[in-house]
Amino acid sequence: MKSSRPIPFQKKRKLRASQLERVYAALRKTFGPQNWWPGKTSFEVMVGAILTQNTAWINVEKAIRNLRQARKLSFRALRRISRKELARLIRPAGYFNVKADRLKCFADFLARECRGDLSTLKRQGMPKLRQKLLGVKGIGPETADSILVYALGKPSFVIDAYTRRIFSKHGLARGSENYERWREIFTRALPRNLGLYNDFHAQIVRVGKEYCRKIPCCAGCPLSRFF
DNA sequence: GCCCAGGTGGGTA
DNA sequence: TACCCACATGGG
Repeated sequence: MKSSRPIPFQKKRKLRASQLERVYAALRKTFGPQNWWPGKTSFEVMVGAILTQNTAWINVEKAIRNLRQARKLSFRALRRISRKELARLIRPAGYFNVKADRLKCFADFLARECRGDLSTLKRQGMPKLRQKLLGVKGIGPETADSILVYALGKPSFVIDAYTRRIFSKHGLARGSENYERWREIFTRALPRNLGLYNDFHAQIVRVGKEYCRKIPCCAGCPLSRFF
């Protein structure tokens, strides 16, 4: 007969950077490949990366739909459209004045850098290309890394709110680290591989949406066995 | 009605 | 450097 002794208190284990590949494997096994980014073309991915700043993806989809219906989802159209009209079309994504300005700045950058020819941009190397993107007004580190991985095919790990929330909660970092420090933790622990960077971030968003919106979470979470 | 969502830039101490 | 705040819509 089993003893009815109370279960002893277990100190929460800290996740180590060296476990990150196993964390990824567990997520991948649970959810399958995520096939990111949700976008038809590289250009659409880049527009989406700017529109999704601090915004639910469902609202971004509405804005992108508006752009597509108005035939403004191209480099040339983005160069020609007025800020006012652009803001009207992307209104559902929120911060529409700010984002209209950011999209125009980005279009200016593409014109300067490659005349809108993304294949030219894709030939540029890292980390110089990342530095150039960070120099564009309205493109911070997360947006730059999203563009690099999902639109330009460059291995640059993306850190977002889900990554910080999930991994600081489980002790990989304190949570107060800046973006570059977070990125360094993942980059050092993982092999430099575009496919891995692409899908790992997508998996983090997936598990974050399904299990980590509320704190405490983890009931049924595929990551719970690591902690 | 309130909170949050795949951030960023500018101002201030 | 480290905080604080504005920017805004739409869903739960």
